[in-house]
Amino acid sequence: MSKKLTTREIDYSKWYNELVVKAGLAENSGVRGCMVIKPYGYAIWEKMQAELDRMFKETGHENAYFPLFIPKSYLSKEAAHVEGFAKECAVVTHYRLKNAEDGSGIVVDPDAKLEEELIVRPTSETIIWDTYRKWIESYRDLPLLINQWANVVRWEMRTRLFLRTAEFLWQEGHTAHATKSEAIKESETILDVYAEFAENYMAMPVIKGLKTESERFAGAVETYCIEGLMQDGKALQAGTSHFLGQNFAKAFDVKFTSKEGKQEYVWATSWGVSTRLMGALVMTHSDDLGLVLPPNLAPIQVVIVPIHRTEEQLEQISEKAEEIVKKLRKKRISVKFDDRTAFKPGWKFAEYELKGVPLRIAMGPRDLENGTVEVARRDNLEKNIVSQEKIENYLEDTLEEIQQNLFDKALKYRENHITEVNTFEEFKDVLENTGGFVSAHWDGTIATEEKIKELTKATIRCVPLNNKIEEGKCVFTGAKSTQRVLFAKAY
RNA sequence: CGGGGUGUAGCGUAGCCCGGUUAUCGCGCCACGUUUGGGACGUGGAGGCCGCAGGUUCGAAUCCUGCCACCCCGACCA
Repeated sequence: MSKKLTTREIDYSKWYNELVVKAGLAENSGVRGCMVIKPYGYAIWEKMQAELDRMFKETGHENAYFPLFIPKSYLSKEAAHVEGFAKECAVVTHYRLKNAEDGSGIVVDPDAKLEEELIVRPTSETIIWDTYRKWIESYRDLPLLINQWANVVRWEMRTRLFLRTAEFLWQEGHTAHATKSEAIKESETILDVYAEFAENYMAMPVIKGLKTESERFAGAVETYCIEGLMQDGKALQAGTSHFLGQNFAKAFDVKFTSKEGKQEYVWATSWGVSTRLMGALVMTHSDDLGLVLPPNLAPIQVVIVPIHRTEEQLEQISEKAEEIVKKLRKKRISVKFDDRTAFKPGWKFAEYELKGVPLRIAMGPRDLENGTVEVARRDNLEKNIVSQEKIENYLEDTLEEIQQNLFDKALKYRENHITEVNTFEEFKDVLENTGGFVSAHWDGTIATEEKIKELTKATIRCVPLNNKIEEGKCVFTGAKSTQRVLFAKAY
């Protein structure tokens, strides 16, 4: 294995691919487009899940689980929805295998054809709304606030670890409400949850916004999103929350009796974030030495590396190290004491840098003498000699500082990469040379959006919420516009 | 799904054009010893159906056909 990563400067996309594999997050599998998430990567995902799950529950949601398979007829009930997903569905057509007559192996048994084909869920709206019809009778059954953690399959042509895989893990929330305003409020509440998670846990600043018609979820009335900005200047949609109106309620006939005794269709939302967040996390903070993980999501927050010549030294160091481990565990800081003698300290340093461990403690004979340790920060690579006295407080504070620093750094980068432009020449220039978001007036038509995409590969990432209303002219057509929108090249 | 490229030990590779002893080298792995404050060194050792399946040939990593996987560039998408 080559020791050095390809640098971001030389080939950003290669850097990403190598990093994900070398840091032990994930690897490609024998199945086209499907990845294996390795223990270290899965540990990060579990931390994401734990936090999001807590936030969902705090906002009144419950978990449930719906089937992986969806009858073909369900999917076609909502016209826009089926059109959005039809091209990327895996379909189960048979339910049995048999030995080939010529002995060449196993073949699909042609006699075992399914009456109705089953779709491997690309998302679960249809099966869920078919179920909700039975669960909802009265306004008393509302709101219905359910989330599920699941895998879904979208048959992608070109895949990349975490960013776009044929199968991925996610959570999908599906809620039903008595009123339109309540449903809209729900999708906004979840958007806030996502933004808070992204910023406080992933240390990734995001812009909250609304999708344009062409980027909207198939079957939604309105799609809210959070958009992050990666270090190469490309935007990444990190989460979406949809106000579905009554589209699915009508398609699946989900009605309730109101207080006034009238039959009404319910109002719906759905929302999700996926393992794509892992890709966002990697591309927001990491550097040419490897991963940089925010302390709030790092599986190992502190690693202790002993430096010793003799067995006795190792024993003495271990004793001190174990004391530190205990103190840190009491503070619920995850710590690993790496006393493996098979690897030299220098090797371990490089390894934990590659894996993005926020803090590294080195402890050697000199430290034993002086009652100190060497503390190295992964985010800015600074090293400090610190007294062992009250070390746990120092580490706790430093972890918080790192979390904040990562966010600040990412925010600064993002702020420096939102550029207002007023001409199409500027638009192309910024896109080409500066990257990031381009804030420009747009005439609101799909045709213009498409034309710009064709010419520049940039799409409208979102119309920011609380956007400033200002008179202007469309950057492309010169037609009247009331506000700026954010364009960017995107993942 | 179109165009291009690549599959040889766990990883990275030489050999392929022009078929011919025992398939090359580095890293990693195992054993022993010396080492240990930024990816240590020495000695010895193990590990391969040369991506898979057919074919041509006395003989295939090498030539031919099909398939599979991965990478890059497009179209599509979270």
